[in-house]
Amino acid sequence: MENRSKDFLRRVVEEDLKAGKYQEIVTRFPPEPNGFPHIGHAKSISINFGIAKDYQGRCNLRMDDTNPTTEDTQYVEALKDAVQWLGFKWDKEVRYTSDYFSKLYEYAIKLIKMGKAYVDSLPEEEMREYRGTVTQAGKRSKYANRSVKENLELLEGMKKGEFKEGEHVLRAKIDMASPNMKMRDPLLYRIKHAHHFRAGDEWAIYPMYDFAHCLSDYIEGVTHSICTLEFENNREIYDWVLETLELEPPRPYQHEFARLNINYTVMSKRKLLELVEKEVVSGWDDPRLPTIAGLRRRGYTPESILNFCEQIGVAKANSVVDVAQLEFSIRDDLNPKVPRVMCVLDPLKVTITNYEGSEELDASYYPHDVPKEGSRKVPFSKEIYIERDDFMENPTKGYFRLTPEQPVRLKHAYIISCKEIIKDEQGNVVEIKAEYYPNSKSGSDRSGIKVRSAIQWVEANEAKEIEVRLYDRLYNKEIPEGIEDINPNSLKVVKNALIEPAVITQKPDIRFQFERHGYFFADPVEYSDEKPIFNRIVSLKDSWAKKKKTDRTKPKTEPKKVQIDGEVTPMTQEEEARFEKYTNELKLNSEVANTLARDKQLSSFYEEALTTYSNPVNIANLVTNEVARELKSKTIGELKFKPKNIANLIKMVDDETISTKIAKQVFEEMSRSGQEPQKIVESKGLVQISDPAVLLPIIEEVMAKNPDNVEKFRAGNSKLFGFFVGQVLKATKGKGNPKVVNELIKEKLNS
RNA sequence: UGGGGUAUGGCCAAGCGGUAAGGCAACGGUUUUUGGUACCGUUAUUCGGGGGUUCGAAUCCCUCUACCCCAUCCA
Repeated sequence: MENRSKDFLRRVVEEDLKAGKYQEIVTRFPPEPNGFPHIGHAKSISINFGIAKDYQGRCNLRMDDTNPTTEDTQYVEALKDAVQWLGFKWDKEVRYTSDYFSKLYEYAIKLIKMGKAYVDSLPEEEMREYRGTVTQAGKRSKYANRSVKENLELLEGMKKGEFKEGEHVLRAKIDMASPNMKMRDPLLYRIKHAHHFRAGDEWAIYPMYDFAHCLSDYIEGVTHSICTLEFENNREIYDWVLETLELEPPRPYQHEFARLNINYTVMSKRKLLELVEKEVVSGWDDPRLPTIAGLRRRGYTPESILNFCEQIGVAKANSVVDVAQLEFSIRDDLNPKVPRVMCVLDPLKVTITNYEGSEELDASYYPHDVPKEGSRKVPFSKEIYIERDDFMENPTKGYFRLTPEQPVRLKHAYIISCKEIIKDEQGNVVEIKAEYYPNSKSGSDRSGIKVRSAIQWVEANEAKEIEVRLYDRLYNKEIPEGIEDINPNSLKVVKNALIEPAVITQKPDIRFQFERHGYFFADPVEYSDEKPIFNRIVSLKDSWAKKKKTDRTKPKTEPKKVQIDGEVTPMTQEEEARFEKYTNELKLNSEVANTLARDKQLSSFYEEALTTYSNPVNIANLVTNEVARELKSKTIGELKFKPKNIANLIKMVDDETISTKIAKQVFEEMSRSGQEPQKIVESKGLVQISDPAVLLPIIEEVMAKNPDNVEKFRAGNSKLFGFFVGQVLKATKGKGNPKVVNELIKEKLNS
């Protein structure tokens, strides 16, 4: 964690802290209690609680319960449970948006009094029409100019239930022509004669997300309101509400990240619900589902999920994470923790003809590389079962297990070799007659026999029967579309697997590694001593199975796709004239001339600069690059520097007082402070160093400090040239004349 | 089509003008009484495309392209 780079959210938090914007960081996890949480929620939980933890802040758990028709307490419980299971503690009590209904109502009244909200009575359909489209502006409802008094009375009536659903709504008065659809007078309240699972029947109106969320954040003192990308368009309302209400600072700000997607599964509430309702899965806790309940029943640990969330990172690009990453995180977590036991899923009887009686073998629960103590007794006799595919009559090349010619070690026991194969009428192998080597006992092997593999087994009479549920990915397709993409083999039930008795009688743990199979979990719901049931959490990595199946991954070198350039909008006459002048008279290259000509502000800035100092090309270059950047976020009036400053800056570059690198630095300072470039150079001592006598010792020092890189460079790694230039420039605080430095380094390095 | 976003290896993802981090996956090898683990090594002359600026560009400028989100009285 120490050296890991911070994600963009943490960077924002740190900057805000540094700027003294907040005393303490407060985040929140704000689900709507209308469904079961899934691993996507886990990501959000991990981010919100994780940030609070990292910066000694706090994180609230808030139920965003503003829609009484979809929400329910069972989901509240599931959500609370999920957070706790993942190991987080929310600050104080669980919060509910419904607790703020009265406060929210007060804010609505304030907005009406400010003339910023009105009761609209347009029928639903008409309201939609009035909203316009993405390309066409909407128009305001005629009800928008109701008096404050009338609005107040109407809202009160709505609240009291005097109107039918749909009759009126409260809307913010913002801008029906806004390019952001969300800002076209968004709804603040709607009438709903519904029973709320907490607020009861007190309210006949309920606040909308856009009104309730920002204010709930504010009420709770939240500083960083972190949500997913689809709310980017809502940020403008978030800010509008908080700003318009003129609330006392500090106030929260919204930041968005990309929601989690994983391949071969689905994450949307709608699709998850469909699976449950159509009984494709057994319920919300079906171990194949990416729900927290499902993952948990499957046997995933909270640690593994948290690690997974940390591994995948937080960013703003929509992405689909490979399930292999999730599988890795659970294997990685369980490997050093969990006891190894022997289980045979598909038994093949082996009779050891030269063994008489029985014995109990000592067997450690953990392999040599897991530093944990613990062992059990494993019964052994002449009748045992091994895995059917651990024997092959006609082995393929590279097969390490038992064959007529190849002996194999029974893990924790003896080496055996096959003496006879018994088959039924169909020719299926039903039993192996084998012989064991008495002096090959595990731990005291003096047989000198070399085996290529050790396999698991169980003693025939003592073994316990168990049910094993083998789970695989739910869908066949990486990005599944619907039920038609379901993997028909996502669940395989093995009714009569055999397991060594200690697992059932001693119960050393609830999670195990069934040796050479995978990690398994005693099903928390259906397991009983009479009928033990184990879920496969994840299989072991199996490079043998892979080698058999996939006939070498084909080298998938896709040819680079050719991109077709779209059309560029033609220049106006005025632009054309400027372009001509710039290319012909001032000798600018066409690219620079083009951008300058097309931008009225830039070109007038440029031409004014030319009146101070006439180097059309160099000034144009700086204006089209650096000045253009500043103009992206500011208007020309807001710029701290003037065209003549730019001209003077170029003059200093031209007479080699400063390098272009320094010029950029000076430019930045100029746009911050508005100082004259000469002053900046003077006060900061930025005059460039071109004297080889000064530069050479520095170069030698850099080379002396990086002898390996010098060697690599001389061996042909020419990329490192930039490294040396960079180091030298760093040592001179950027003041070295890069051209001279380049020359000198080239000389030194090649000598 | 207006607005808001996003593009770095097979999948995530750092990077903020000076040597293209890291994890997963894959592929070799060593160790191994798990074809597991661990360890070692290999895998981007290039950052969506094209131009420009610069001694030097994934990073700055211009432009094009692709994908995601927004027109629920859902959140």
